[in-house]
Amino acid sequence: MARTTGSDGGKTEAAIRRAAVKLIARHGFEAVSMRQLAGEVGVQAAALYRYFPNKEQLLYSLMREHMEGLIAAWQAARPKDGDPATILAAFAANHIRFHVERRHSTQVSNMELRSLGRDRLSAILKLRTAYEGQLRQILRDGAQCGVFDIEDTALTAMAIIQMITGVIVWFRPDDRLSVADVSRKYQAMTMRLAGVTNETEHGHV
Amino acid sequence: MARTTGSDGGKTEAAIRRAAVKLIARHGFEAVSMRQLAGEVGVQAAALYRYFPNKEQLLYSLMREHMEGLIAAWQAARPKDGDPATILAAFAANHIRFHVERRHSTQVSNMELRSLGRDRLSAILKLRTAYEGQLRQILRDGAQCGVFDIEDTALTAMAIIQMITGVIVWFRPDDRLSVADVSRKYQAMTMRLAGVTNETEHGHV
DNA sequence: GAATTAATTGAACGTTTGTTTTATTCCTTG
DNA sequence: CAAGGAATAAAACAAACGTTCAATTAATTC
Repeated sequence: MARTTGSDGGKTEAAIRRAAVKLIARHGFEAVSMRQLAGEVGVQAAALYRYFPNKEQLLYSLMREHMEGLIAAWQAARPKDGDPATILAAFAANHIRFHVERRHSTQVSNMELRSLGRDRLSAILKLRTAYEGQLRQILRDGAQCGVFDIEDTALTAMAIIQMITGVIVWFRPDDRLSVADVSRKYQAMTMRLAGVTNETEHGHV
Repeated sequence: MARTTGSDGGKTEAAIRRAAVKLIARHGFEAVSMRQLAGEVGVQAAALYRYFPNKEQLLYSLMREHMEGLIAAWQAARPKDGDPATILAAFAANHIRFHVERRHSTQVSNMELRSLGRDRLSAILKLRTAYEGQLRQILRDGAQCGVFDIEDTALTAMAIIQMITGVIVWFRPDDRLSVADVSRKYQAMTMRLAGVTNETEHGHV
């Protein structure tokens, strides 16, 4: 009827996040009820409201965590120096690794934006735009110094992002391909889109 | 209280389809209620059940229409003969035009698959696989006769499809770019992914 | 112009939804 | 071992959900 033995706020919140990402990725945000989520966590629905004020803020929190993690991962992985081709290869490698490792939360962040209210939506989009801006800058740098051959920088950036994010749609580890295999092949295709002349040498991250 | 003047089953069904695609694309399948849809059509919710036995079959019908239209469009647009590079350019052009023209129904078909039941899901996936198989075959043909330079055919096919489908995420006509501009640039990037040596000449569809 | 069919309404069904409130128990600190 | 805050359960709320049914009117057929 009340607090259960061994209950701990920190663990419960983490369990809620984990279960929410998994359920929302599978069924979609609107299709997952608070009771269903609570059941997955092993708790009553009312307990969820101790950690998140409502359903939408829970979604927002998951997305924010994902986007901030992605940006932080890139800041940590970005080579301090190196030519644009090397940096671009690192960008692709980091992006693929991050998204393959967090397939569920990627799906949530990419597909459930429409369930956010106006302000929260634009907050997430701001993070996304900042991340995409990193790629655009790399492409501009490389085009300027002649390492890349690019007709339209903004368009090529979108094409690359969509291509390398799309890996989570079909790829399942333990397939005929390992994560490293896929990452290497996608890096090579990224180089092609950037118009890198010397295809060898770069990356292998 | 009953049948309204000028009512016509054919027109009503078309209006339901149109409104459903629009609303589902914007809010997601689960978030759209039958009453909301009926309101958009200008009809009572009960009237919807004259045309579709339930909500899920309505979704299935929309997706099926989309996928069959896509396959039919490609069969009509496919060049009777020509080298693989020309055929590939035509594939990309057709895909982009079709998806840009039907942004809403593309969004529905790509994002709402999880709301389908087992059998209906696999029916749609079968159509999708058939369509993707067309692209894989083009890539195989071109690789075999030396027009393309491709490391992994299946993976390249997925990359191309995701790249050119992704156009609907960001592209809005009447932007700085026309549909023809975008189509041409995406065709060129498709050629790069296929490893076409002679970049000029092909396509301009 | 009567009989029949097609199209739609309005009300109702039982569930389920997100959320709030109140009470109860565990855990920690002194 | 007492006190107080943290964590949860249980019950309740109105609103909204997908769907069904009987009644009613418009169009079509004979």
